[in-house]
Amino acid sequence: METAETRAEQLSIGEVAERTGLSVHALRFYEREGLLVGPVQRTAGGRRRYTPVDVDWLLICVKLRESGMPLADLKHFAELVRLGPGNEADRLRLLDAHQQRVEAQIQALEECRTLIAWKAGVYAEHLARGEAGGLWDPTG
Amino acid sequence: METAETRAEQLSIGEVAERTGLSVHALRFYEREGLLVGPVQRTAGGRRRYTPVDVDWLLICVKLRESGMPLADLKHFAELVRLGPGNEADRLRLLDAHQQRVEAQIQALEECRTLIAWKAGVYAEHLARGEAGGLWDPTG
DNA sequence: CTACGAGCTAGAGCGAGGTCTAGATCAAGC
DNA sequence: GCTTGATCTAGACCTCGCTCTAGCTCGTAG
Repeated sequence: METAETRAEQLSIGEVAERTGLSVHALRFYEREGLLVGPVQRTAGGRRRYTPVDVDWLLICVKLRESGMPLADLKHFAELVRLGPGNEADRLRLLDAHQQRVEAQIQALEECRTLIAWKAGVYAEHLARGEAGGLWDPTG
Repeated sequence: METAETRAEQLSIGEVAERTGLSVHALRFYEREGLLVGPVQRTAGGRRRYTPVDVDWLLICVKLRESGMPLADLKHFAELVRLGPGNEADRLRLLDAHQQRVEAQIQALEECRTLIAWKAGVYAEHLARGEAGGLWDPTG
């Protein structure tokens, strides 16, 4: 069997799906939406052939999505990269803005964690005391 | 003007919206969906009157939502509380499960932050060097 | 040659989580 | 009484981010 690697490291959509965790549907969707930096190459028969660079970009996309970047921003970022050198300041602004949102999100999650830990503690203590507390306060 | 406080601390839907950050639409939606512990009291004229306990519950809901708990889980939690004492172990399980998701999420976000910081650093350095680097790598 | 799985396109569909509208009612101030 | 603004209900509608379908083509193994 001829592996992907023997063809100069170009991957099929299915292989890319495996490596990125995105579905093949999602990969086609991302491409349609203009989230990729360049158009994906095709075989003579019309099948997509992804380069390692495409895959790296997709892996970055996945990380940015995981951290809550909307597709619209990702698209904007892709457009900037597509335009080539000269707009690095814009790209940096975009990333900085996102980084701040990520940090705010981490903060918020840590607060939630505290609240949850506290509530879980209330229940755990209640259970340890043998359910006799009559804990009937919706907020308790 | 008769304030909310003069009426035994009961609040109108608008006041609750202000205090919780939820819209009045969302408040009615949450109620319809069974996310509240009890039915909200009404005035003679049919307007909702929220007690401080209702508000506290909603504030918890907001925190849990912020940390990514789906409405379905929130509903489940509300049902458990509605059933009264005796199922504290179930409530604890639900909270523990969520806490683990929150911690995984914090982990993931911190990884994203690292990636973003690294990429932002690449751009910043590039800019500092005066844009002469020819930084034309989609992943750079 | 045939079969069969992977890929193709265009476009419909879906689940989550609200948001908004229409048309009526309530309540406070003048 | 009249006006004005907040609320009421039921239900339609919306955005986001995919996901799935139909009907066809490609390409590799047997």
